[in-house]
Amino acid sequence: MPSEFRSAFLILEKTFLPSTETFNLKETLECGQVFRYQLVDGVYHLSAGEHHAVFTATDGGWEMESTNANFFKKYFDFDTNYDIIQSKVQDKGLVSSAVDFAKGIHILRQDLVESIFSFVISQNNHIPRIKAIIERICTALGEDRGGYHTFPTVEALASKDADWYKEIGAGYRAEYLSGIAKRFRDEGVPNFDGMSTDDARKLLMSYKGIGRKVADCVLLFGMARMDVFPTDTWILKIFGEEYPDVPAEKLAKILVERFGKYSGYVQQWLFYEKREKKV
DNA sequence: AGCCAGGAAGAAT
DNA sequence: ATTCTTCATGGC
Repeated sequence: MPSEFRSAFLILEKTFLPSTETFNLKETLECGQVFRYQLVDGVYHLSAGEHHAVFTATDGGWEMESTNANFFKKYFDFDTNYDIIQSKVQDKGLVSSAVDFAKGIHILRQDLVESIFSFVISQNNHIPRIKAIIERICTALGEDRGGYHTFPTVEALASKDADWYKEIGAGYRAEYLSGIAKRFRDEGVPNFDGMSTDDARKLLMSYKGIGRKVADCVLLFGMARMDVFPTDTWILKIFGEEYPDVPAEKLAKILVERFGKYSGYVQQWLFYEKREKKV
């Protein structure tokens, strides 16, 4: 269907999202795991993959108007019981204050290719600038659905070369982005289903521009694998006293051994607390 | 002006 | 197998 017709007949579904002890929309969106959202006059606008949603505050929660309510139910991970997870990690050192502070954060189940592009752009970069670069890519290459743009297809992403990505401000990551897009176009996006986390990480890191930390973010946010602990500068600061002079990649392994299948949740809660409190 | 940002590649050791 | 240097860009 041509986009001019689709946008004219765009159907929005209304759903109520209750705010609870273990779900806080603001924290979930603003904790740094996702970049295509905007807060305008108290209203959140979110784009994810080919979908879009608008959140308006109401009594005890948010009214969500979305292009697909079922998609966002899975996207927000409402099928996971966060109470149980939090009670299991509560007593592990360093975690209790973070759980107390950030227990409203859910781990989003994001689109794979979108998460790869997002976190390649995120390397050595500031969050506002990360958001701006992604926004420009979607505006230029995504499908206009009247009010928002979808995340571009692999074909669209691969239609531009490195100088175009440099023009829209990607800096030295431009080569990485065009290279990854073209490899996806030529070889297809790998199917990671049934692959061990270690094998999936190795495959991700075979793409130029994806190192250990970006790979772990993709595994966590793009594949919903919780047995990873993305170790960036903030995580290094948090554990700097406990593990002095341990390099990021080695620390990541230590922390996964420590937090097991809850690593992803714990990482995000610790990360958010550290960035907010900065102490 | 210099430093830093949800790091990674390539070279040097 | 580890450590050092360089890499665009923009806000502070």
